[in-house]
Amino acid sequence: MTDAINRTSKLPLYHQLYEILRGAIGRGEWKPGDMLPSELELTERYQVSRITVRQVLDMLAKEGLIYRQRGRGTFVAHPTVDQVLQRIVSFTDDMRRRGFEPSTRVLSAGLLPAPEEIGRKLLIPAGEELVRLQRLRLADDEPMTIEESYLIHRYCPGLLERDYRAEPLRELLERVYGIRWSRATQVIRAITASRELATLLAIRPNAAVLFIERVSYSQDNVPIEFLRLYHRGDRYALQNELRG
Amino acid sequence: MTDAINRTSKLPLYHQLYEILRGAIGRGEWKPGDMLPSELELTERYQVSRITVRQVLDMLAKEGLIYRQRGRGTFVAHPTVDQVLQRIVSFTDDMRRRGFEPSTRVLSAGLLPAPEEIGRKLLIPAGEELVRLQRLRLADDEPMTIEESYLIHRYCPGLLERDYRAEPLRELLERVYGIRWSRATQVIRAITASRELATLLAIRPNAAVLFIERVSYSQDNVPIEFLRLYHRGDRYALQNELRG
DNA sequence: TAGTGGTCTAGACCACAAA
DNA sequence: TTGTGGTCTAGACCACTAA
Repeated sequence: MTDAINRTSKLPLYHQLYEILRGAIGRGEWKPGDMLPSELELTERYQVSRITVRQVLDMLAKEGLIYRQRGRGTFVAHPTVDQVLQRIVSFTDDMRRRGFEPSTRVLSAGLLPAPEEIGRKLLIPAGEELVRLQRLRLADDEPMTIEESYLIHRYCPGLLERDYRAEPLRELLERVYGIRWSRATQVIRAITASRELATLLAIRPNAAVLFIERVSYSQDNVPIEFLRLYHRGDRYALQNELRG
Repeated sequence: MTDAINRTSKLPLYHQLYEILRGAIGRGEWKPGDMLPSELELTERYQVSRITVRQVLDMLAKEGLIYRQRGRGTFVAHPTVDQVLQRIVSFTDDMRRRGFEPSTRVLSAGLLPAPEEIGRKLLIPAGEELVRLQRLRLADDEPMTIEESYLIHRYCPGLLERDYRAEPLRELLERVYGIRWSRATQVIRAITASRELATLLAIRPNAAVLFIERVSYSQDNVPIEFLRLYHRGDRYALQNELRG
């Protein structure tokens, strides 16, 4: 909260204030349930009009990060299971919200030339070097998900020499390579487990698997990661709310 | 567009204007790609301030119903496949967007007392009378989805005597019983097809099925319908975009 | 009663697109 | 040059919550 608004910047005021508040919530400086400063306080602290403050709070509320109560104040929202279909959420956070204790085993890690199909999705020529990281994700020590991550090596050279087992991949990418995910597109399907996948997930061959393929984009809107998620059909479900 | 804003109503102006514009788009009075009146025109036509007009247009834009281009104008958005995870979309619209020609066969229709499980989801006692409608949905004359709908009979008495084959169920519910869906909650899973389901969908037993259970709420926020959707895993996928 | 968010206004200047 | 949406301001009154 030491950030201030830069009046000479070309960035709109509301955008700067959004980043300030968003960052403070993201870093946990305000925790779920905490009350944010009132609109009046924010106008004074950042020297912007109330309309501009409200524009930012409305954005955050629409995204589900805060909620507002007339006569009471504005509060940091408790994360919900819904959010996994709206935001990029780590496996760890997702499992904690579902009431599981997450853990991870690295199955394989290495470099490989991009197959045609993945090259197309990441907008790179086939053959360009990728980092491939295959992990088994457990919930309460039982297999839940296989996660296959393909990263363009050019953007994170030497990743495999880092301690990607100890630190969440997402934090490592941000800290060392300055990569933050701004958005992602994904496709969700139902498939049946191959013999190999079944063994890893400790399910019967041909059991149902919720399969997600995702392309994640950096803050510069460059596609950097292609991800395959194989969720156990008997343990994992997605939830969301629809408007009429 | 003959609607006008009622200054004596307790409803906020922006809410009334939202309903007017939303309705006109929903009824197809403006079609995808059409330009909406400019902000200035809307302020004049409805005698509200520009900020109020913008509040409404921003809401519609956030929901993906319109898009805005500085210097050009505001336009009705083309529906996307994404929307099926955000809005309540009919099978017919969904298939057309995916480039298929939809059709329907009614498999069964009748009344039954609510099983315990469905009663819980619809907040009614077990045993209350439900309408059950089971339909096979086809895309380009090939099975795509089995749709099992359970409606509380009390809210749509005599539904089965109506011509629910000719008219979309949604329109019939609105026209005859005044029921509009305001929102819904759903759970998405991967399952394998039972022998019976496999026969209906023309797939192998144990093939993967994308299974969705949904509770839909009327404009009065009353749960009225419980829906089970069994989508063929080899033909149907969901797509969406995530924020970082 | 004091403090909070909800709604609404008039008016200004800017950036961008198209003619 | 004209018309569009984008950003921002000060100020007003209302509705709700909690003390």
